[in-house]
Amino acid sequence: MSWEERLNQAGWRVTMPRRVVLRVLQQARRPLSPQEIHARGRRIHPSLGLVSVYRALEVLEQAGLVRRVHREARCDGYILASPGHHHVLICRRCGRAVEFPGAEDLSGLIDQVERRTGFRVEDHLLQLIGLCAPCRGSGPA
Amino acid sequence: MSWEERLNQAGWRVTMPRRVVLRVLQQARRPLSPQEIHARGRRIHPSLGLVSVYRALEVLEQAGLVRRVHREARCDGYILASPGHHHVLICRRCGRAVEFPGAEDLSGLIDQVERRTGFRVEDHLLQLIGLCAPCRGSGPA
DNA sequence: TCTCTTACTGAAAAAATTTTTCAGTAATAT
DNA sequence: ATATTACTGAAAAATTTTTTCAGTAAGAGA
Ligand SMILES: [Zn+2]
Ligand SMILES: [Zn+2]
Ligand SMILES: [Zn+2]
Ligand SMILES: [Zn+2]
Repeated sequence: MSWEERLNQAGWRVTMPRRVVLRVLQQARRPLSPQEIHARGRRIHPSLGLVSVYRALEVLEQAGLVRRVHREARCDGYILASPGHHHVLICRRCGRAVEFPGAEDLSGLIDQVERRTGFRVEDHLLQLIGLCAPCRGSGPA
Repeated sequence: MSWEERLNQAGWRVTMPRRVVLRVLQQARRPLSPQEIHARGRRIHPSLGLVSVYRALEVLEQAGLVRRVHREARCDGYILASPGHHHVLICRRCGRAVEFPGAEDLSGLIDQVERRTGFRVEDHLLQLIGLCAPCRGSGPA
């Protein structure tokens, strides 16, 4: 099922700002802020408004098509999301973000935490930070 | 070693805003935003400025005394940090945040990711979201 | 293909957050 | 005590995010 169909099925329309935001993120090599998406989006479609970028990101995130990236400094970065639950691995040098699956790998840890704290764990946020292969190769970090 | 000594040793001074911010977070039952910390801090020390809250949080976070909490909505929450690496478990109903250790539990997953992606993982961010025991008990979520 | 309905749009204004500037203050060392 | 300078609050500036609103266009149905 295409993303257009997924949006429609969820009751949302396929509109220009949503198309443009997705296309910008497809072409991006690192997480982009709403402002950055807006700037790049205008090169594709000059009438694109910043407000629509915010609104598009909100919808696309709910639809699971876009994923927010949390970082030490700013937490306003977005990347394209693969379907289903994924984690994110970010290069601290070039900013490249890679998704990886692995919800199951946390089940042992989650069981342990549930037993010790009495919480019932429902969701989680996991991000790994490091150096990608190219960045590891090129000179001292 | 007290937190005052830790600050001094790192070259920072022990000042009123830093004291107040820590005290507010000690008394808090959930992560607080800079604005909330400022409001509560003023009840302790009315001359406390908002700018100093921002600056205090920055220093205290660097010193490892305070921890930032990332959430779906806003990522501007802070809690008191236990010494060393911890993860955070947050109740989606009452907002209560609990720290828990467990860096080692991720080593298997991290090894796997490193092998598959070529990244060298240096750090990570892990937060669990769920329901605490009291909130699980009291009525339908 | 031509309506109709209304989700959606961009721009402007408003609100909220965060950073910068600066003259004065107070924490630490001597 | 005195000196040094990291640090302070307030105001201003910059930036980000939300709200409002009149108009537009996506998708459904004829
Ligand atoms: Zn890299
Ligand atoms: Zn965040
Ligand atoms: Zn709770
Ligand atoms: Zn950890």
